[in-house]
Amino acid sequence: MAAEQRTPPRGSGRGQRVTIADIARRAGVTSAAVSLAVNGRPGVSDATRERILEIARELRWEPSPAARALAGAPVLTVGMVLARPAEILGAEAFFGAFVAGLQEVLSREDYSLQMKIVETPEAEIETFRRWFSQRRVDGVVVVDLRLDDARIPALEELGLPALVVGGPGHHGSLPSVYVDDAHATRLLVDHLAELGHTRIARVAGDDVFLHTHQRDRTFAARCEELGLECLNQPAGFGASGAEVATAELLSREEPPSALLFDSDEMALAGCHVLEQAGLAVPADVAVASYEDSPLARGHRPPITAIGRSATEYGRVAADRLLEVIAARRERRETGGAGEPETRALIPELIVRGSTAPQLDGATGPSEEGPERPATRSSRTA
Amino acid sequence: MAAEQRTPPRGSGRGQRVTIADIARRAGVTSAAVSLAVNGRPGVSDATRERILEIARELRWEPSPAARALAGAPVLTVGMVLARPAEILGAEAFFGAFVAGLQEVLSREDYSLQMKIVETPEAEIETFRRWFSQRRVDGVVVVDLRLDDARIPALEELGLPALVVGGPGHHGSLPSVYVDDAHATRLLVDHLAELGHTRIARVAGDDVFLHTHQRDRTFAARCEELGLECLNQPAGFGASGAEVATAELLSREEPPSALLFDSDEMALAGCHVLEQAGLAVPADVAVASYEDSPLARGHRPPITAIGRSATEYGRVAADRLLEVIAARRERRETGGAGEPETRALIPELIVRGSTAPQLDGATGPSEEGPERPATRSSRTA
DNA sequence: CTGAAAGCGCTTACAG
DNA sequence: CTGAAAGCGCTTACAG
Repeated sequence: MAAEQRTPPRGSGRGQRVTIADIARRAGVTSAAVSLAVNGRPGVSDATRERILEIARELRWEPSPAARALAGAPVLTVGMVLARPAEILGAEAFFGAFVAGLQEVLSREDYSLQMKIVETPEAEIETFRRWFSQRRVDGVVVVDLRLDDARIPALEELGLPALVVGGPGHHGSLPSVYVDDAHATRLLVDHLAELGHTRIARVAGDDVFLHTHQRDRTFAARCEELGLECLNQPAGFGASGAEVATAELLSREEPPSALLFDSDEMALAGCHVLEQAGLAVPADVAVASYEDSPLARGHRPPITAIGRSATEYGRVAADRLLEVIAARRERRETGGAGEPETRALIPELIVRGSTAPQLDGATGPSEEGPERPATRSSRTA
Repeated sequence: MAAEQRTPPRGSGRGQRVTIADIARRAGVTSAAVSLAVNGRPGVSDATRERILEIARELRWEPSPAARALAGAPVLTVGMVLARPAEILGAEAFFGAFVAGLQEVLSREDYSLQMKIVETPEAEIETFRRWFSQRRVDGVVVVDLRLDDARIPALEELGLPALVVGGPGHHGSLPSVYVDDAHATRLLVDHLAELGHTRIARVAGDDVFLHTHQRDRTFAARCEELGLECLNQPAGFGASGAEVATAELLSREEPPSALLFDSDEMALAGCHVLEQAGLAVPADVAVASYEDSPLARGHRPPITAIGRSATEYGRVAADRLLEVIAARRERRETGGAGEPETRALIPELIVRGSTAPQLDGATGPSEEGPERPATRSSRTA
């Protein structure tokens, strides 16, 4: 490959890298002056600064992240460790959307995201320790918050800037961003109660996670407040667990008339069980999900769900983490004490066909729209 | 936070970092000897090496990536730039699964993945240039390959190790990994032909992408070989385009009896149009998709699709890129010329209910299984 | 096989 | 406001 039209400027560094020394030489100043100028710090006159910046542009100088990091500057990288198999992450709509949102904000601020997949929560903590002592990241985002999560005290002790995704009340002194699951639970239960359901079951996900516990608790509390009969059915992880749990609920003497699923994947699995049992949604059983995604929207009937853009969630998390990192840097200079801050995202309910009001008789639905298409498709075969 | 049980070893570096100088002092050797020892290079006796490694472990030494990078060693990072909005990436099942696969392999080899979201393909090339001149990455993975993709010559000129996801025949001198779309097309067309369909339409995705073109071409060629009538309907991007295209196909004088969609998202959108038109799948129209995902599996009837684990795709891509990076390093020493290598992933067809053989009459399907449940659910309301 | 030294490209005190 | 210097933690020739 011969270099064609534009020959890149050659510097004095290894591999013809352009360095601040090259700029300094051209500008007739020291490299320290260049450093101050390009970093927007006081210490050089405006005229000198302008001249230096001009030359830097001309030479197409790019700072060396390695040199900066070695000299103590931020490494412009945040880390995220995931203690789940790649296969499962890949199957989850949440993961991709969340990462995309994180990336969007981080990229804009010239930060990059470093991810690592490990086997166990312990390995996750070990990774934090290594990243910290290697100075590989300026901060980390903690996901999949658990009850009594060992990562929280570990991070507090390390002093590595961190943002916890999840909460509230279980993130120690670390700042957190979370979706208000108690609120979401009330929205769902109230909606089903308004439709006249009095026996509601919740098919609950993996209870090592904090949000599952919070849903469990609020579900029971809200049902009691409204005088509803509530069944909390733990279903472990994923679709197969949801199938078993749904089947179990249906075999009860008095099966519930509404099912609440912890994820859209679980909701769909549950719907299939209902279908095979000859039960129609929503005519026989109403179905709703804590998670919205194309899966929930694409199902027939489309599934009522808690809307929460995972992409937006990722954006907010990134924003907050960058704030924390910036604050840390300030504090190092001013010596002020930081305080844990928390931000709650308010979920909203998206009502769809799977919880449509039960119209009796065969008169058909009164309002026919794209959000609530007929569940009975006429056959012209 | 007082440090409790185990006090971390303090070194001489800034912030009490343990450095190779500390190890050298303890071992009574120079730091150069330590460097050789910990990197497994010849130059120190076995006995000395053992002693050095022992002390390194004891002191819990961690190498500084910044220092290593600055001294010319690999930075252990690979990059990926995406020229698509976060919102769209998030909605795509492929993205998350692919990244998870990449991560799995990279994490294992102690590499990290750096991602960046940009607006345009030009900005993508600019990012490559910057990463290269900053020595921020050891290599990059190129996705969303286009026809006459400007990134290919740019990367060739830069000399940055790269792996192209997509192909074949359009990745210049760069190595590539791709799914054989021609093969996939033949699998789909042949399957539909065997079922007796003679008029097949393909609802095609965004044709800026190379794989769309390859499918277009093979689709036409295979249909001609089999004497089928084929309709190639460009649908632009995403669900709404697919809806319009499907509606258009149905309004033809002789509408097709089978529809082939470029993605599962499009297939579902198409199914909804069929449903609203009162057409049953597969009884009236058969449907198949080039992409498999929970969306395709969860639909009723489940959709026949090309199976290709995006996670596995990511793993293979990461493996290949690491090979390319390693080869580059070797070559720099030996001076041998590298040659572009290509790896094709063979797709397979997963037959599901959406293309079930058309049984005439109301006798119902003969084999009733979870993969092909009744489309008519009996109502017990 | 080992030791002493230079250098990677930057930042940050510390004198003038 | 500016200049000269030390230092970040490592690797890599280059002498012994």
